[in-house]
Amino acid sequence: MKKVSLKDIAQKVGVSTATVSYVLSNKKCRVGESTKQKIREIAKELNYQPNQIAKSLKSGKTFTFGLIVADISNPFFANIARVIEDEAAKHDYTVIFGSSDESAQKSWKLIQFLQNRQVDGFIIVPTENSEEQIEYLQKQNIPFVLLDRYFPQFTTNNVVINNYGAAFTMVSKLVQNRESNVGMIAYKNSLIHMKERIRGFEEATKKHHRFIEKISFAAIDQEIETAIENMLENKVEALFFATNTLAIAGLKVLQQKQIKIPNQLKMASFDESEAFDFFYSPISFIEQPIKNLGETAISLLMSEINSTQTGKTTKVLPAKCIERASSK
Amino acid sequence: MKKVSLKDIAQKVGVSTATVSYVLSNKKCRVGESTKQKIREIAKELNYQPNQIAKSLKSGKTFTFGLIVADISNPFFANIARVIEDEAAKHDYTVIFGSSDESAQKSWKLIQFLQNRQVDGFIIVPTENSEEQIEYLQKQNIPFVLLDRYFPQFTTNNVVINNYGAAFTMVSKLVQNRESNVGMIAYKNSLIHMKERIRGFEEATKKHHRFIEKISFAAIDQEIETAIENMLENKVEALFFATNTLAIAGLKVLQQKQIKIPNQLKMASFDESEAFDFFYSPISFIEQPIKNLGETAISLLMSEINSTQTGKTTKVLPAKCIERASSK
DNA sequence: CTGAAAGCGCTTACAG
DNA sequence: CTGAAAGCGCTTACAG
Repeated sequence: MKKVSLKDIAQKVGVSTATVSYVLSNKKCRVGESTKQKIREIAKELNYQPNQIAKSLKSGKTFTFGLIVADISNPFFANIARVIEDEAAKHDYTVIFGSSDESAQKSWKLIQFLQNRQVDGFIIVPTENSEEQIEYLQKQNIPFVLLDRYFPQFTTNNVVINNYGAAFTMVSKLVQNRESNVGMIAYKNSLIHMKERIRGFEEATKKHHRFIEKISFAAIDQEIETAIENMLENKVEALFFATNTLAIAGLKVLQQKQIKIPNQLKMASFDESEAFDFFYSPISFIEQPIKNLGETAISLLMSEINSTQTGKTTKVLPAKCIERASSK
Repeated sequence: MKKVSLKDIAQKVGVSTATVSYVLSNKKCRVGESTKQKIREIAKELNYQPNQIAKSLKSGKTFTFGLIVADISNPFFANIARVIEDEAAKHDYTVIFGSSDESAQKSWKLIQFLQNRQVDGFIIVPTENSEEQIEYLQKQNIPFVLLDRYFPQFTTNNVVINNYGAAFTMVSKLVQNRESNVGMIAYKNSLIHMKERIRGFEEATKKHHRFIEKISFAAIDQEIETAIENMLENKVEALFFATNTLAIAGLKVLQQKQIKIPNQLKMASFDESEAFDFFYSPISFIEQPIKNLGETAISLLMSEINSTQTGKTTKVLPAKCIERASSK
């Protein structure tokens, strides 16, 4: 069954494709009512589906966004993706996604891939060392919004949270009983969001003995064990994890080593995880406003695309500290 | 900065767009070496990016798949999506995704949306009452693969697991100590995967007093509490959850009611969840072969698209029961 | 009120 | 070895 095109309808009705196009796209009514009726009827009968590709070629718009996240299988990004999907749909946009695995190279490839597919705009969780990609997009005048992280040296649309503030507040609460040795496990990553989380930790632990371990994203499982062991050796009494992935990996090691939380070690994490609720000692975490993040990103992107804004905007959303009373 | 097209290169080099097209797409070398060189050089210099939309219009291929899952923010589907993304990329395909929320109506809308965008094929986790959508795709001759569930009355490409077998094995283990009252919490859903899970449960509990509660997907939080209360009232000693989402929701209620697992109630679940590892009593679950599911789906879809297979294939993959020794 | 024609950016069969 | 031309399925300015 071949796809039916405007031409098929035009032939059947006995008018030009132009007329059909006008009617079906509801342009100013330059067409007689009876012709209109007939065209609509036949279109329905043949189950006409406009070819969006042809439309796109003509209009230069694809009504498609490219979404580049670090890893779609990470719950944080999967949840963001869901919000973005729903918001995009409200504007009749579809979303093509890709995972960068925090690799600038993969991110480059994705951007080119998606650009060739003529996406109307990007929402990007940028990786380390992807500055030239951002400059490229700027030069190409392609609308985009950076999410979760950004590069302070560039003027771009950014949607982020107050990483410093959230980390500071959470860690302050974590160490309020004045544990003397405190630790943080972070990613080996120079991006602003990580730096800010670390800065928040440091600011909140000025009077403590601090230990910071940095793990590389590509080798979490191998490196986290050593990191935890170092923490234990240093008699760390309170431990802050920079992301949920790190916290989960860390918890597994701690569990294996039969460290009692919070008796032997207090802990808190950035980002949430379903697992935190079910741990024998509920774990405090920083809740990111995922819905708000996604909505804001799409809203910025839409105004960029429709040129309803001039200049770029950075939105900093608040994050919430969810404190859990440790049972026992 | 306008996008550069074949024409721009052609003009700059002083040849026709046809020649440029031939060179850049590496067609049989009908072009002189020196011209070739020059064209490649200029293309690079101008950073030529082929317009995939124009290519698609000509070729009728978009190198894009449509992926329709129940909910991309559900870890099971997010993980599947990741595998599918990677596999698709190996064939130079991109993935557009959409979430149906188990609603046939949303699924319809997504299919039309994606069809208009001329996706080359679909991977679909079908919803209840979506039979006509499947028939529609068949009639349109659009390549597609059903994932996770399927309709036995249709001859389609299906990639599923042995739901009956996995449920039977797991429940058999769960009730081996001959608890007399056993329960299952499932979705109110007539799809084959759910039926098969229930059938597995029933087959394994022939000699028990059985209680089955069915929850509607759209109102889990409201209905799960009553369901659990009914189970407790019926003095159920072992409880099987049909999915991880149900298990997590159920666990929350059980925790709230301070029911001790497994002392007061033994439990097991279909699908995994990070939370299961961290619960004070590690929870047994059925692990789906997610990587294999995604790979198989793409592989089937690719052979359908390339017409390297005639007829349709149903792949049934094995699932694994992960048993956890309950710590006390 | 309606049609013929050009054009979006490619590819490719055809002609030279 | 290379160019002119048609065509993929639309839209829209132009002409009648």
